Amino acid sequence: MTSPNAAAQHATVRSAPKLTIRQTNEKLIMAAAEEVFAQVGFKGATTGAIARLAGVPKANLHYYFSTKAELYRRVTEDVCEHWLAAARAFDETNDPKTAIGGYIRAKMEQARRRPFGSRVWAMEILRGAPVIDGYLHNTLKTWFEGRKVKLKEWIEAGKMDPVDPQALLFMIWGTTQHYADFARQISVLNNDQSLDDAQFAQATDEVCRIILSGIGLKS
Amino acid sequence: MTSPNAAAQHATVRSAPKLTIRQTNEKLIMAAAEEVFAQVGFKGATTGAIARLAGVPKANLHYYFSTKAELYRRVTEDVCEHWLAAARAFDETNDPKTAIGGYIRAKMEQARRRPFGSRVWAMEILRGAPVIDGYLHNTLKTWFEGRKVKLKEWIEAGKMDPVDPQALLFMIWGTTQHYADFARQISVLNNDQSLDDAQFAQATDEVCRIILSGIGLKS
DNA sequence: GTCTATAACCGGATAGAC
DNA sequence: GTCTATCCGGTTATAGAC
Repeated sequence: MTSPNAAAQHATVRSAPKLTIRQTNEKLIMAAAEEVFAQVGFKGATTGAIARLAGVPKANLHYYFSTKAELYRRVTEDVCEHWLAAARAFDETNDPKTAIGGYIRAKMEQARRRPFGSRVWAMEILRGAPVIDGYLHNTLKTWFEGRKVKLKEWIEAGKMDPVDPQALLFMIWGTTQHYADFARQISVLNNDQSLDDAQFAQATDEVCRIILSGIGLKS
Repeated sequence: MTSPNAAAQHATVRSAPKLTIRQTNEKLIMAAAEEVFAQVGFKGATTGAIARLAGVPKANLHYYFSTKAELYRRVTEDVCEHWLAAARAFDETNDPKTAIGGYIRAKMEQARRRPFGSRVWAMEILRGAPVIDGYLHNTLKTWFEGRKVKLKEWIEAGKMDPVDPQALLFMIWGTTQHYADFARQISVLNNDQSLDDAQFAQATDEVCRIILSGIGLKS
């Protein structure tokens, strides 16, 4: 796969201190792509629209990302990475109330701060996840099984009610992501105004309270 | 626009007892459209693919539905109607546990039986709901406000915990629809098998149990 | 590394015979 | 009411000058 001295071939890479033009432009294009993909889907997005929003010529986009599909793949994978990072709050304690509550809050925070990413993810799953299929089978599945084990241990130790760990995790995902994915519907039902910070904080508290109380972890 | 005796011209229409060719073909095309739209989105769907799945020539589809957008609108509105019908279980009692539990079960049943419809709806909201905007503002908003009032009454009567009605409804929507919209992800995490009837029934029970218990309506 | 011009292709919609 | 053949507009991707 690699030559014996592959590492030596690119010794200069290690010392590159600031962002290259390439890195800057790729970030710019990916941010624009995340927004456009979220708004009109994969097929609905045109490379022209993404390039315009990013402020670069269309041919320039194709210089950095050979095809629209590859750009989409890069965006989706980047969303996945941040998703997992938010999930780590789950592991930092052995107290289920702190762990689950912290996880819910982290997911709500993510829904608030990166709604476009959540929507790209949702659309990808809705389509049957053709692009991130491998990721689902590997990274996500592993994480999921690990969490299920942990929840079962807490249940067996009597620290929380005996609920189906799977149903609990799906409820957390469905509820938290709903605030990003269905934001338009929520805004219409909120008198045509997006939830403000106070309303979102209250929603977060309520979600925590209902779920924690629902699994026997009353405040 | 019409001649004075336009009605007399088609006196036979009134007496047509069984489904006309038109009605039959429209049903066929709409069912195919629901599936294709759910799988590849509005822009990704081609009238050719819809026609092929429906078993009619493409030009025939355009004979019944002048444009792809109109076909999409018809499909989405039809989904909405069934959505509301499922919601009526909410109103048939004054006992919150029966009402909310029944509503959750009806929503889960809908997610199970008509996943494509749920996904078309989800995609439409994800895109910002350009087509069903009016429906959201009128029908859904009215229903939503009515339910909020009812929940508040139950809370004031001490029949359930004082939770934010909005957060509760969003949790029910997000959780139940997750089983239709994220079915692919769920199936991957379930060892590449869709939930079978028993698993789905158990999930329904768990969702009911956690939510009802979370708002002070323990079994 | 940037950008204009263009090639190659595809999908929605229709014309018009049956 | 059905269907084949076709037009037209729009999109991806690239060629090639700067």
